Amino acid sequence: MAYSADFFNRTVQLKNVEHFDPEMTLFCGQAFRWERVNGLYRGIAHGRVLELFMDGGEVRMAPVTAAEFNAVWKRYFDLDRDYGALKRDFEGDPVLVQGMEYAGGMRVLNQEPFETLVSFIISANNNVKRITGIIRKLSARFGERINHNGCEYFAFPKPAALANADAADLAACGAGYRAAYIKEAAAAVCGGFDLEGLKDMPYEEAKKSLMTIKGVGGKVADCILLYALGFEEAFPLDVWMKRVVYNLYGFCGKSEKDLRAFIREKFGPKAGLAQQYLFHYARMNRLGI
DNA sequence: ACCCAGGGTGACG
DNA sequence: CGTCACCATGGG
Repeated sequence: MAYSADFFNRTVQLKNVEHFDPEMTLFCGQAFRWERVNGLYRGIAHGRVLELFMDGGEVRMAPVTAAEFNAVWKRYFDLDRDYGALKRDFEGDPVLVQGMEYAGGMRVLNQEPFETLVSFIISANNNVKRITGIIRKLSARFGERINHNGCEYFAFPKPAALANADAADLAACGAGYRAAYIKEAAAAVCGGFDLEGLKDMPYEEAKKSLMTIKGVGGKVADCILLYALGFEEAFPLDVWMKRVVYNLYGFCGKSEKDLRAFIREKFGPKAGLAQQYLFHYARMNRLGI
C-alpha cells in the first residue's frame, strides 16, 4: 500500500490505489457517519473528522499525518487487502461478477466494534436514512465534541456515556423501542464484555457470544463480525440477501441451517465480502423482488 | 389507512 | 426445533 504524506498540509495521497470508490464504500449501508459535501466526503471515526477527495483518480485524505494514516485509516479502509485477487477468486460466479462490476471499488471497512454494535442494533427493522439520523442525534447528545476547521462535530458516544444515559433520552433520539437494548449493550461493554476479544475466537463462538446481547440476533451479529471484527466469513442475511440467494441463486431450501450450508458452499471463507457486493447490487437495482 | 425498512424477542406449540 | 404477534418511528 503505497502513499505519500504531506506533513505541512496534513494530507495523505494514496498511490495507484485500485478498487477504491468512496461513493460505493461509504454509502453501501455498512457505515452511517459519512456525508457528501460539495466535492468531498466527510466522516467521523476514531474520534476524528476525516475528509476524502478524489484528485485526478487518486484518493487524498485530510487532516491526517503519516503516523495517523498507518495507525488508523489504513486498516479502516481495508487498504492492505488485495481486491484484485479477491475479484479473481469470485470470477467463476456470474451473478457475483455482475455485482462486483456494479459495485466495483467497494471495500469492506474495518470499523470500531462498539459503534458497530450499537449502530446495527439500531438497524433492526429500520431503514438507512433513519438509522443515520438516529446515530447522528445520539452522537450530538452523548458524544464528545470535535473541533474541525472551526466547526463542531461529535464522536460516536463512548460505552459509559450510553450506559449512563436515561433510556427515555435514547428513545428521544429516535431509537424507539431499541433504547433499552442500546443501554443494556453499553452496560455490558462497561461491565467487561470484551468486544476486541471476540477477534481471537472461532466465528461460531464469537457469533454466539454476541447474540447473548439483547437486540443482537444472527444478522446483526454477522454485521458486527464482518464490519468491525475482521470475520470474512460472516454473511449478514437480511431481506435483500435472502431475495438474492432464493431468487438469483435458485436456493429453495427451508431451514436456516440449509441456507447457511448453501452460502458456505457457494461463497467459501470470504462469503462476507461477496455478500457486500451482492447486497449493494441487489438493493440499488431492486433485484430479486 | 397501510406497508416497508440491512430484525429481534418472547410466547407458544 | 418452527411460527407469529409485536415492537417505535418516519417515509412512501
